[in-house]
Amino acid sequence: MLTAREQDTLEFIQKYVTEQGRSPLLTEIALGLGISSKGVIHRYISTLVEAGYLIRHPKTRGIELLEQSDEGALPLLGRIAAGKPIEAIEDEQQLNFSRLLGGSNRYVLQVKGHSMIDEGIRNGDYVVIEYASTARSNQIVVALIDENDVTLKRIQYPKKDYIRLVPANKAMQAKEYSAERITIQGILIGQVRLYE
Amino acid sequence: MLTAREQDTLEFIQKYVTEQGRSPLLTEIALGLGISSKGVIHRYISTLVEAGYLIRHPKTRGIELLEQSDEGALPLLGRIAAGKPIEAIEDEQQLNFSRLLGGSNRYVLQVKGHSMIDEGIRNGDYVVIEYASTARSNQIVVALIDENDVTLKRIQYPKKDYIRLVPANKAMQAKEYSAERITIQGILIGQVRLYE
DNA sequence: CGCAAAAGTTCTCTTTATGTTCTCATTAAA
DNA sequence: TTTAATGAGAACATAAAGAGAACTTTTGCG
Repeated sequence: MLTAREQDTLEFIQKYVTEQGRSPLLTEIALGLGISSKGVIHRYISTLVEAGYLIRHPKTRGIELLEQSDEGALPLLGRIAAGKPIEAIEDEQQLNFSRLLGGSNRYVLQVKGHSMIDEGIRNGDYVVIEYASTARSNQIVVALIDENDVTLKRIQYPKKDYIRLVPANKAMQAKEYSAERITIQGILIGQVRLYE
Repeated sequence: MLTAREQDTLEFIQKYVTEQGRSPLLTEIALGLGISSKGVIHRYISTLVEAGYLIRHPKTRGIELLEQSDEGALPLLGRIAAGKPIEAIEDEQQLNFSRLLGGSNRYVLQVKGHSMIDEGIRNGDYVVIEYASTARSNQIVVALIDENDVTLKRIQYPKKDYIRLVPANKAMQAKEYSAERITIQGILIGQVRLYE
């Protein structure tokens, strides 16, 4: 979020560019805001660059205004590899995770424990689940066992009327149940982890 | 459950943000509720943060509203455990991943390769990166090596002017570089995987 | 080109506004 | 009587805003 003066600076630049067709000098911005120090303006512009409103080119009048992208959408810049350069993506795409993960028949659970660790699902992660009462073999499902315990596991159908629930953790065992003991409550759609 | 004045505080903030487009000062809230002490408002806000209605940033006007039923938001139903029932969550929260992961100074990369596999980051996953040029030890960063290769690794500072980049894969080795060979391009904020 | 002026960058320092952390007092309800 | 909710306000910490000097890079001109 911008401070009052950062906002003022951005608005001044936008107005100036619209009217003059080129970006203002630091001292012009300073004059426009009633500030005597161009160092102060430089600091505000640095913040605006950090926040993605501007790009700075190392030239006189080198400020470039950036279009503000869709609310919540993020630019997909490329693919990152171990030890290889980012592969540029042709048309810059926008990813909106709410659109990708959202939906009226979906909900979120937070994962507790380490039973899906080999699937890259860790303690504290969020998983997006779509309501469903059936699942194909090898899908990851939220399963209710004996109307009592709820668990996130990969599902398999080893033989008629039996269900096997497979954890993704080498230290844990798959278990089999007669089909009537298991109720499928949803299918795994996505997984999200927040760092920090 | 919120007390009367906590409710008043939340409603004041919601109204203010809708009308002004930014969050109020503590003293503005106090004035609006007819309270003379900003310390009191601070206490109410702490409660609202605890209850999941707000996030506080350590800044002036640093209150951020967490919308309760936004477009794209998903209900957070509970925590799922291996073999345990879902723990009910007190006040049902809504999670909006765009809000959590979005931000104008962020971008998305798609991961290629298996160098972060032990971190639960897999081939094909999306990672959300925040632009940054410095990082604390043990943060996961996008690093540019010799102006040439880009990689996602955990960063460490083993000794002055040296940087160690640690992959999260037991089959791979950490490498050390003199600090001037490495440019940090961003810090890992989140990770998203889509199934199917 | 080579130079000087103009513009941009990097600092440190200062002041004020705002947020945070306390302790204490009052009131109403259990 | 005890406890929770509410409020006042002091003391302190941090953020925001600005001034200005010193330095580097661009730019324009002979």
